[in-house]
Amino acid sequence: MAVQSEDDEAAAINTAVRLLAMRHRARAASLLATIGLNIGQEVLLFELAIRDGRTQAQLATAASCEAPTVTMAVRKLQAAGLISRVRSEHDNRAVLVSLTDAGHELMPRLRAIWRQLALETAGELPRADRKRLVHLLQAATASLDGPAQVDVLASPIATAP
Amino acid sequence: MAVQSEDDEAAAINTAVRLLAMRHRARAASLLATIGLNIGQEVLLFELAIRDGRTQAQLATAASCEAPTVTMAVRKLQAAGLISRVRSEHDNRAVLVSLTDAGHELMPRLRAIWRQLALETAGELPRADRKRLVHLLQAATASLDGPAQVDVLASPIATAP
DNA sequence: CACCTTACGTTAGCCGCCTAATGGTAGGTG
DNA sequence: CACCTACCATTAGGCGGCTAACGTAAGGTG
Repeated sequence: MAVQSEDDEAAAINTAVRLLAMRHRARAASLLATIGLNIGQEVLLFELAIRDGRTQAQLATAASCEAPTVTMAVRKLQAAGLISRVRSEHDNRAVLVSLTDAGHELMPRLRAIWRQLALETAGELPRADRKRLVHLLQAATASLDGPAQVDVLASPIATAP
Repeated sequence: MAVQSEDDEAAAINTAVRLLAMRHRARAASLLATIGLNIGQEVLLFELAIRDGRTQAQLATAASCEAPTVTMAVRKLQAAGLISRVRSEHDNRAVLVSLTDAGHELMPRLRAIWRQLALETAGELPRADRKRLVHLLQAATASLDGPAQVDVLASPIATAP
C-alpha cells in the first residue's frame, strides 16, 4: 500500500489538472477583460446566444454552476447593458433572461476570444490530439461526476483498471 | 474566419477544461475537508514533504501561485499546527517553513486522498490513456504559458458575420 | 560610504464560486 | 378549500486566488 509510483501518478494527474485549470482560467480572464467582461459571464452569454429567454435556474443548470452565482453574474451583465431580465408571465417566481442588442453585438468578439483561447490552449497539438484531449477531459469530468464512486480510502487500496 | 465549426471546437475545448477544473477542485475540496484541510494547502504540504525549510517565495514558485496566497495558506497551516515558521539566519527578510511532527504524520492520509482523487479522475481510463491525459494536460499548460503567443485579437476586429 | 535596485513578506481590496438560510410563488394532495 | 411540498431567486457569509501598494532587508555600484 501507498506504493510510491502510485503517489507519483496521482500527483502527476492532480497537479496537471490544477495547473491547466489555473492557466486556462487566468488567460480567459485576461482575454475577456479586453471586451469588458469578467470571467464566468461568458458562459451565460454563450448559453443565451444558443437560446434566449431562459430562466436563471435553467442557466445555472446549463452553466454547471449554482443559483447565487447566476444571480450575481446576471446582475452585472444587466448593469453592463448586455442582457435584459423580465418576469415570466406564467411563473411569477421566474425571471427570463435575454440578450440585448448590445449583447448580440458583442458575441462575435466574444467568439473570437474563445477561439483565441482554444488556440493558445491546444493550437500546437495535431488535430487528432486535440480531439483526444477533449475526449479525455470529458471522460475525466464524467468519472468525477459518477455517483458510483467507491471510496477506497477506508480499505488498503485495490486499484486495477 | 469565424467558421462555425471553429467556434464549436473552441467551445468544446474551453468548456471541457472549465468543467473538469470545477469538478476536480470541488472533489478535492470535499476530500481534503475530511482531514481538516482547505484546498490550496495540500500543495504546500506536498512541497514541504519533498524538501523542508524552504522560504515562502520558493513555495510560491513551486506551487505556481502568488506570494499573498502563500502568506494566507501558511498562516492557516501554522494555526493548524502542521507547519512551523522560522526567520532565516542568513536573510532577515525570509521565513523558512517546515513540517511539524503533526504535519509529517498527516502526510500518509493526505497522500491517500490524493490517490483517491486521481483514481476518481482517471481511474476508469486504461493506463495508456491516463498517461496520454497527463501528457496532453501538460502540453496545453505549456502552450498557454508560451510567451511566443501571437495575439490575433490585437487588430481592430471588424466583425460583420 | 551612500544610493539604488532587487527581493521577501504582508496588508488591503477585489472577484468568482460555493453553502446555508430566507421570502415568495406554484402546484399537487388530503 | 387548506396545506404542504417543491421550486425560483436572493441575501449573507466564507474561502481561495489575484493585483497593487507598502515596509523592510539585502546587495551591487557610483
